[in-house]
Amino acid sequence: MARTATPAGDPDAPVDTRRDQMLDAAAELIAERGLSRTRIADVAARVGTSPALVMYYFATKDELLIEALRHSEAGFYQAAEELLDRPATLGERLATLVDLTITVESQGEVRGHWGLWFDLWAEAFRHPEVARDRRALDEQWRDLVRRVVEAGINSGEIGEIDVQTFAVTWTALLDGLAVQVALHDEVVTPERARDIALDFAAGALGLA
Amino acid sequence: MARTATPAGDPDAPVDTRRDQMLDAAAELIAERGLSRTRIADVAARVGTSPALVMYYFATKDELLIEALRHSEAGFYQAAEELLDRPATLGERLATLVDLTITVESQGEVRGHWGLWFDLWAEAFRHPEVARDRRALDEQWRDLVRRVVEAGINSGEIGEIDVQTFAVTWTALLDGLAVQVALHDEVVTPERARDIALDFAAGALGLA
DNA sequence: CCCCGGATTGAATCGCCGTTCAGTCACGGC
DNA sequence: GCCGTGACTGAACGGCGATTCAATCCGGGG
Repeated sequence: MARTATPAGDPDAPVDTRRDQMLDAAAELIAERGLSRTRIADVAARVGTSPALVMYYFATKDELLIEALRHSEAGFYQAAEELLDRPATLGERLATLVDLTITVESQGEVRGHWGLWFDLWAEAFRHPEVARDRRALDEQWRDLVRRVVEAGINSGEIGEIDVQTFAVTWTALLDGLAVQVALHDEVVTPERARDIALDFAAGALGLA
Repeated sequence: MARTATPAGDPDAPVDTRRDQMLDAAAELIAERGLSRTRIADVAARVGTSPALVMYYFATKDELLIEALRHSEAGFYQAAEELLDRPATLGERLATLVDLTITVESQGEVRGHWGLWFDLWAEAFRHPEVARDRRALDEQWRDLVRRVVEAGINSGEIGEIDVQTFAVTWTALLDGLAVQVALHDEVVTPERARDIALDFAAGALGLA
């Protein structure tokens, strides 16, 4: 029945398979219009084929959409990891994390992925399976923060602190700020959000 | 929680018009299933009538849903205002605000309104009109926080501080924490979220 | 009593998708 | 060349749900 499995044969060769194109297209569309308003026909159109082919690759619409969410978020974290791989000071890394989170929509590659998060949250709120995924994603994100901070501790840039509490608090703060920015709150401009996030981090970590 | 149609008039029901019943029902349903999965027929059923009557009161489905969102959130803020009306120390009031925000689902009157927020955010992200509403709501919320803090300053409980920045930061933090709690993140338990929120406030405000 | 208008309804209508199906098409292997 | 198979398609099919409509129902004012 299921054709869900990825092309098991080729070990890391063909990256831009039809399936992936569809996942990308779906992710874009979800970000733009939202989960519920994303039709199979739209995805098909964006990839330049017929709805039937989409069904050929994904058993059901839900499967496509959910997998698109996963796909997209995974890409986000991968990008984040790469950005943090290069050497930098703790301060620079924190700034990178902030900029990654508080993205003013549109701009380049890291598309308006906040549209995705909103829908992901709404979905996770009622579907345990999605909720599980989301939790894993967030844990991954907190882990990133933790590692960055620990690196700072080990390098002597800052003293010992409760890394876990900092991670939980700071990521929550970032989420909250990002929501406001994504929703164009006049009071919470991107710059202001950035300042707040960095100030808090500096204060909590005891940075210059 | 409303149940079957109460035939005769409630003794003290002020304005429990059909319209309001529908708005309440719609809000409940949205919280439970989400905007997109809330059908007119569902609302009708919950109020104990036919879909046609719903159309009689609301020109279109969207109108009903959007208005239901407004209706519900307005109720929330009103409840908040009332809670803060009674005399209390700054610390107690802050705790009240936290508890109002970080509600473990179900619980009494202020039902799982987080389901509503997620959908509201998602909707606001793409519809300017809804976004405007939402901004107003949040400004109202920040204002509440501001007034509470200012009361604390005036009463001498704490010293002067940048009230606006505190409000922006703290509400963002609350939102972020509430998201995690609403989504049952294992790392961010309700108690932990509460502690974090109150600790931050205490620190930022210079409270005991 | 009768009439009027608002409230209410059951039964259509109708458009919009998701999904299915019965095939083509292209191509590599034989 | 022929076959098999997997990619791909156009054209249905079917159901779900919003919206419409022509009636009823009912209470109150005249």
